[in-house]
Amino acid sequence: MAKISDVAREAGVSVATVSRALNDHPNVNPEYADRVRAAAAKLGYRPNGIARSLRRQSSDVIALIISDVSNPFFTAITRGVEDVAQRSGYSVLLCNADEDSAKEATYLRVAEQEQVAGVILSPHMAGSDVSRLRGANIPLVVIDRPLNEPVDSVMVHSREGAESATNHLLDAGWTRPACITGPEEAATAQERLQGYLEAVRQHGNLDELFVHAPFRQHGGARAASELLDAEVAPDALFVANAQMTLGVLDELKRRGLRIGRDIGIITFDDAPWAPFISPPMSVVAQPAYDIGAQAAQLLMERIRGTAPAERRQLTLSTTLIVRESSQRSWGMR
Amino acid sequence: MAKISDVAREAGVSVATVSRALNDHPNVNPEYADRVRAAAAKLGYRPNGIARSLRRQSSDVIALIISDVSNPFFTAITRGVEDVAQRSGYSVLLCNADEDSAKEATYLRVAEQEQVAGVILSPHMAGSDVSRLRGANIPLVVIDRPLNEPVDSVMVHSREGAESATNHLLDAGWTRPACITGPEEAATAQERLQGYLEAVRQHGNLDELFVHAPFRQHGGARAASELLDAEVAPDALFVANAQMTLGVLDELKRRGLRIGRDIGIITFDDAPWAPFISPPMSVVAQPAYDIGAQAAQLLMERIRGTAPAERRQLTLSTTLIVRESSQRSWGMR
DNA sequence: CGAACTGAAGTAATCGATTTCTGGAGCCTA
DNA sequence: TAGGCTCCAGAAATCGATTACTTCAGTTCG
Repeated sequence: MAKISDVAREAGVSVATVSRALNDHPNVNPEYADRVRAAAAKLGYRPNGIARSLRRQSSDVIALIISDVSNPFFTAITRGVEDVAQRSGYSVLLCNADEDSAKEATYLRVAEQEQVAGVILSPHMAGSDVSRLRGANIPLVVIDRPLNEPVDSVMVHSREGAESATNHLLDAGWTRPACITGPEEAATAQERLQGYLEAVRQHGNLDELFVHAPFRQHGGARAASELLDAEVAPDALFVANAQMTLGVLDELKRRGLRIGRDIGIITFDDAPWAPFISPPMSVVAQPAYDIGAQAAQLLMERIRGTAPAERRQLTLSTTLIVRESSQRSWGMR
Repeated sequence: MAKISDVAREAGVSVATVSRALNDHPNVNPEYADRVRAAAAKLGYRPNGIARSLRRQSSDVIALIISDVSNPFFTAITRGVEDVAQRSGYSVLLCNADEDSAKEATYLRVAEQEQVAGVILSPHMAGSDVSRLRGANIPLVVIDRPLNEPVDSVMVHSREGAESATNHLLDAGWTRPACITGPEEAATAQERLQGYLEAVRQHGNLDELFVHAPFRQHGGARAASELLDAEVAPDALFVANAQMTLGVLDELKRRGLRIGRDIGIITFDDAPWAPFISPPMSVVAQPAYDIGAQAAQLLMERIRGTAPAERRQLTLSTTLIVRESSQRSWGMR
């Protein structure tokens, strides 16, 4: 690889001049600048990003650390992040923490070591340790789940979404709704459960049925199985995430339960497949793309230093999309 | 952030000794080594990865550049890559080229600039320019789609998969199968089309019906619409990717066509939702996880220098999974 | 006319690690 | 006792850029 000194030799100037010309600093003789550009093009010179980062103490990539690549919610966020980052000239490195604190820590370390310009993180737990980022002065924006630190964040009104989903189930005529939520340490799991509980309590003398499980397909299957094995099984399910819902569907199928007739179901996250299963799945949709876009926006402002000192906390709203899986009438005629 | 000279001062030794102690070189007085480790721990020292990479001319991260994060096929690959990379002590930076040559070029540049230890790429086109990686001496493994360069690769027998899918459609009693495939520049799109054509030709006097479209949901919808608007519409569809299939389903629904009765359908890729739509979707499953794992394995060997000089080309097989969407009987009783 | 200023180039310090080179201490051997 | 080894630590070079500082020529102005 050609380096800056090669370009300097080729153009017959000093390395400082090459650097200045290529970064279009003021006060460079245009004629020299042209010569430098020609030499650089001829040699196929590309500045070594590592050396540049070392000197500048920052690079033009940001890290996006998400909880689970295979969850469409997070990949939709990714799109939002990429679009606004790219517009500001930043590249996005995606890191899959895979709902695992150890992997998350690894990627936070990588982010620090690689001196990324900023990090967007969906923390595995509220207690995730981001102290090294602060130490390295790397801006951070947190998404989806809160952190026990005063940092910029973009969240969603999960509780309200869960409450309206549960109310919808009740309004539709189901009488014994249960909640399948994520692991106890996940704040979103807690909030969605809270929303469910609130709705159930408002309706009076209803049992509070819920189980915690991993935010994964197998977690949903296990949770559904547990609930349905109970002495008095629920007749409707509110599921806290789309991945789990696939597991739930599996379990319902295994047991031959017909959705809309034997059991009602509504889930968080409007996965791309939701309209196409049978019956079409009612959902609480999260504005995933916007979460990503807003988070990236906040991060860009922090990186540029145009952000106010105090933390900013955005909370976006969910949308209840009623299809058929939550309706009692379906399949009865 | 504490740096190596701080540790050296704290431990009362030179920076060279600190470096040697921390990288456990031979010939370091154990007592000094202990003192260095203690000092490093006390200061919370972590070597600056940038500086280290600059000197060592390589880092311990690899880049995985995929065509589309929102495609479950690629996220499954990601899992495979991560598992084996992690086992060898490498972190994976995921880059979403988004079926866009410009973005792909950007990420290839980033990979070069950041001096990653290696790259796994699913190239947008066979002509994608990877010359810079060769120049920078960064090992490359190509997945899913071939490249006009002699590099290690892990592919799938797409043609055979497509052929068996089409044959299955024909065997099931459909008489006018069509193929919805990806854009012409995508090799996988071509191969899947070839497989379809081969099957159709073997069966004699059948029309060859196919349309190219982007490997996306809207692409599938558009293609389906076009085919179904034809004078003599197909009675079965072989779709080249799961994303497109969602679009196809949308279009079929819009037109009120009943799968299994009015039209048969089979698709490439066993998406997680495939068993749950109605009727359950027959698919040609790709061994996505294995593709990733094998590619990472090849890459690790290249990085370690234990790989043979000549290129290695693996081609894995697909599996036909017959569910119900492809069967003629469904819905008739 | 000389001091002060400006523009544009080069020299060298710098970022933070790794690694080569250099040299001193201790030991062995002829 | 001199010469040759080995072990180990520090000094300094190195990776490839950016940038503070220096230098010099040409201009402006009192």
